[in-house]
Amino acid sequence: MWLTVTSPLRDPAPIAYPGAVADHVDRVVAQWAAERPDLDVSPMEVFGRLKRLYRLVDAALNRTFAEHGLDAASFDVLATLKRSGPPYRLTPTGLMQSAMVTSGAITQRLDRLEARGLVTRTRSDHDGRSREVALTPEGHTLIERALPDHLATEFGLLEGLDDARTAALVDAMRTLLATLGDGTD
Amino acid sequence: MWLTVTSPLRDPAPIAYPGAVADHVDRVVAQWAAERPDLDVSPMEVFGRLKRLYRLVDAALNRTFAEHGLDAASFDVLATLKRSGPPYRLTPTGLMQSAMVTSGAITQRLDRLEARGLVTRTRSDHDGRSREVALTPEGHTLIERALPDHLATEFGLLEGLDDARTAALVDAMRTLLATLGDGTD
DNA sequence: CCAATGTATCTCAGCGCTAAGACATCCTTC
DNA sequence: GAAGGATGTCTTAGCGCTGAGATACATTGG
Repeated sequence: MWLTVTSPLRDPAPIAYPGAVADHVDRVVAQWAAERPDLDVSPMEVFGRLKRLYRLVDAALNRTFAEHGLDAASFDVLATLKRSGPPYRLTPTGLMQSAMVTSGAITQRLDRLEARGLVTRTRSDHDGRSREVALTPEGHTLIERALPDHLATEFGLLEGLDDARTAALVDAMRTLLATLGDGTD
Repeated sequence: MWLTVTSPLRDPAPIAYPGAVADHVDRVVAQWAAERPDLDVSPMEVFGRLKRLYRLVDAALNRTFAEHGLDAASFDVLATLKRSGPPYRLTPTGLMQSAMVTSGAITQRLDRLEARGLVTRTRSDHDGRSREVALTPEGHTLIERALPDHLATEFGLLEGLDDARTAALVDAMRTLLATLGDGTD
């Protein structure tokens, strides 16, 4: 198994992507082809780029967050509360599921945000186990200020991608996420 | 700026992606549309999915690494040395650039791998500042064993993505990486 | 009504990473 | 052949997250 060198990921024609320059992942794949020609490493075309893209994007977004005294984790919590709409309240469990992190991570994020006066934590009236996390006016102001800058950064990152490729990227990621069970369980 | 609601990321037709079910990011975008209809949050269609995809993939790959007593960081170093071909030697700087982590992270990764006898670190003959990191026979054996399983996991993750979407995904990520300067500096 | 199980949150040790800087070595320029 | 700067690696404090487990409260079934 996995012994074929042909792959859906690479056009068999000599010029797979007209005008495309060799990138880091191309070199990785070429190295594997030399060292282990019996293995089909074509999935690395996807996952190698996914990893590098994630790291580059993450770094760029964090620079914008830092301008507002935030990091990705704090921004994520404030934005999640904000987009939930009035009364801007969610439980730690809700925040945890949205952020894809453990409960312990949420507890610590909320500790930091609470210490800065950006959120409050109160007992739930209906469930003694649960808490209600709410945006304070300061938290509300901060996320309102940071959000446009964040979006501007994101638009900037997409500048080099034409509309067709952007739509195709979204379509492929949506499909992949669906097959991996995201959003259905 | 960024006040338009139209966007290349969403088909203006009622059904943007025929047959597609609403995923987490769809719900996020819908929430923003309700809370801040004046903002165009369409880049989140890309970056929200990129983040979730990265996390899901990362978790899946780590499960395979763990079966071989590895984690992503250790596998990365061993695989980078392996694919570099004979004599399976690289400098910490080379490993650092490939992995996109800081020099301190590489030092610590090598500390761990060296303690397990999977790599050796020797002084460079040509540059007293530099070290040469080499795979030991044990390291070589381990990466040879883990690599096929790793590729099988990656193939499995791509199972739900047809060839056209896979090629489009690779093409878009390659373009985006190029515009972000990956592989050229 | 109570025991057993499930759920929501918090605690904490340990992990890998970053950022800043130390240190040794190399290179360039005069 | 020094001086000054550049480069390669290592050190360390601090950070956010995970995984395991503790605690408190809720729910279910007999």
